[in-house]
Amino acid sequence: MDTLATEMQALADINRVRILHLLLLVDELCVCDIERVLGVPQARVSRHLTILRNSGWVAARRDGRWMHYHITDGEPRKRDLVRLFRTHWSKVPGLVADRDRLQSPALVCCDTVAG
Amino acid sequence: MDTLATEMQALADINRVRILHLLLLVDELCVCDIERVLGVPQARVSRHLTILRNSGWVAARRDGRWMHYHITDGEPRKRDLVRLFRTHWSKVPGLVADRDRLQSPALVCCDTVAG
DNA sequence: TGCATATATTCGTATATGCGATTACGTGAA
DNA sequence: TTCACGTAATCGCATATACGAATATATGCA
Repeated sequence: MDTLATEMQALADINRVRILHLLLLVDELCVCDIERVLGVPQARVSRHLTILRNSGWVAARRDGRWMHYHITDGEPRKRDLVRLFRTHWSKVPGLVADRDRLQSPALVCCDTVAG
Repeated sequence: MDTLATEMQALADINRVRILHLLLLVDELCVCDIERVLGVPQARVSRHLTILRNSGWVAARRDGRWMHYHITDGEPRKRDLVRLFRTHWSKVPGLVADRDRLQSPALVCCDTVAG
């Protein structure tokens, strides 16, 4: 039950919800992209990404100096749940604004592929 | 976005996850039933129910001295999400044990209808 | 090597959270 | 009214969490 508790606690912060929401929209994002979309300092983004990683929601891939984060696709149970959040969150104003900022051109520095 | 944050924070405690999980299995439960199934003192159950209520996940109905709690069926968006948790949580050992205790006869003091 | 960039971690602090213990509240019955 | 019962709220405390600021780490390039 500890795993479940950790998993749920990871969703208890709005920064992490926003990050997870962004990662539902594209295949992957680097820290600096998330930083710009959220308008939040780098250390904060990095810290929340670490929490999301330790709780199993996201995974990272290193590419030179960049870390690309993506939704964990390992456990189908968790993957299904996180996909369902997309619908649940699709109308929340703050998240819609994030989505707009993400999709506006000239923002992402790394190669991202629309989901 | 504050509403979303509150909503998600409410799921960040294992007591509340366990309670929500129980309420997904039956139409409604009173505090004393939850208390017995979880094996947790009354004040704690009541406090967590208040949090679940303030965040919109559950609602209550008074019946004499008893308060019957049930999943909020107002917002379809939220209702769908909470139903999907049932699948996500269905195999978690601690929750399975709760379910068994709930379904064992002679535990519930009030009238509950299987969902 | 030295430097710039991208990301991660540490530190100190303010606030939030969960808890047991206790008390208060609301209802029904005598 | 008085009592018992079910539930809710308060208090004090210990721990957890999020934060900015600063620093550390890692990689690529000159």
